[in-house]
Amino acid sequence: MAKKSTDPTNTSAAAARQVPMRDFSRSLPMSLLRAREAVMRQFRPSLREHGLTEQQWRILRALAAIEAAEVTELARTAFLLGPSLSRILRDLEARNLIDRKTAKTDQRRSMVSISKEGVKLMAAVAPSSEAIYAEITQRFGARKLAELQEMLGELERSLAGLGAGDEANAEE
Amino acid sequence: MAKKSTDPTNTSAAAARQVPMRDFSRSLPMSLLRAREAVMRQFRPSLREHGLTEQQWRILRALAAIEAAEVTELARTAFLLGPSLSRILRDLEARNLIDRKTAKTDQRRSMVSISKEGVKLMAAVAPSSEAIYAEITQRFGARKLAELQEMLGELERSLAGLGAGDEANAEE
DNA sequence: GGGAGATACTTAACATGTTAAGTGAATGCG
DNA sequence: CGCATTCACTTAACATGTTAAGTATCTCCC
Repeated sequence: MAKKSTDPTNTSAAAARQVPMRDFSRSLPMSLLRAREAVMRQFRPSLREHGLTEQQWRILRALAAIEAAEVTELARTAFLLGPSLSRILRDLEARNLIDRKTAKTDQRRSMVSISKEGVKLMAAVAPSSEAIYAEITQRFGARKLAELQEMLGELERSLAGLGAGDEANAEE
Repeated sequence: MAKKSTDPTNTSAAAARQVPMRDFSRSLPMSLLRAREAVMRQFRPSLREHGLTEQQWRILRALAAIEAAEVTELARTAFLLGPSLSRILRDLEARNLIDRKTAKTDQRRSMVSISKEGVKLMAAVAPSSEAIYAEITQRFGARKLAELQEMLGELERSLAGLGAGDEANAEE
């Protein structure tokens, strides 16, 4: 019961490597996950004090920036899936942080906007949020931060339209 | 009902900016989230075909690498919180993909290891997983990928020990 | 050696991620 | 016009993230 036979991960595709598959803790998804967690860990306590989750905060910020939007558009902006957004909007509406009304021209669409209360809440949260972001920027370095963001954007673009399956709406 | 009063986000901390708080879609957390999603989107279909979620796959990989581990250690390696890991291990054990046994010296600890079936499953998934990783590496560029990972690691390190609250177990 | 406190997990409760199905309202087209 | 499709969401169902409690063991120290 010592070694578990020869590494099952030593496939033809991985044969060029010396270790049994990328050290795993150094895989790209893990690196991204850990980096993001390190960042979010800074923000969560502050948000929590104001009774907001990360996603709820994303939605409020998105709404504050675009004045009013359809649910689908908001999902794209806040990078949330429809079902998640649906649930969250229901809660935010119950808390009177947002307003909704169905569009006049198309009863299927509903227009969402931030409410007065929502604006007040944002005003209460924004200062510490900005302070935290500033601290992160200072620690990591503004220049490097910009570089990092650029690379992340490149990565995203380089993978766009891979494994999509439906190439219908590729470029418009 | 036009503009929502003056930007509530225009706080002293943010006063230096021209826009009402960083464009939001360009915030660091969003960049990291989107980049990671772009990457994971490539892997999920393949994992799904084998009946595995991303997290389950992380656990199997971690176990394959370290032979056997306590739950806490595994949580650290696979970067999962205890409760999530607890649930997933219960399921993986029910599917006979892992083995567990309580440690002899300490009844609180349980040692987890990958089972023969688990190894077989890994062998089945690894090829396509490696192929996808290779494709990503090629698209983005191996050199840039290494740079990106380095920066992500730096970011993580630069934020380590910020907002922890309990500095007791800092280095040791 | 016995009880307070620390440990290693597990459960619980609530929120979101993810995929599939459902619903009601527009659209296109014969 | 009428009806099959498409659309914009919402529900449902299951898995994980996140924080707080709970449970069984262990450790330490008097």
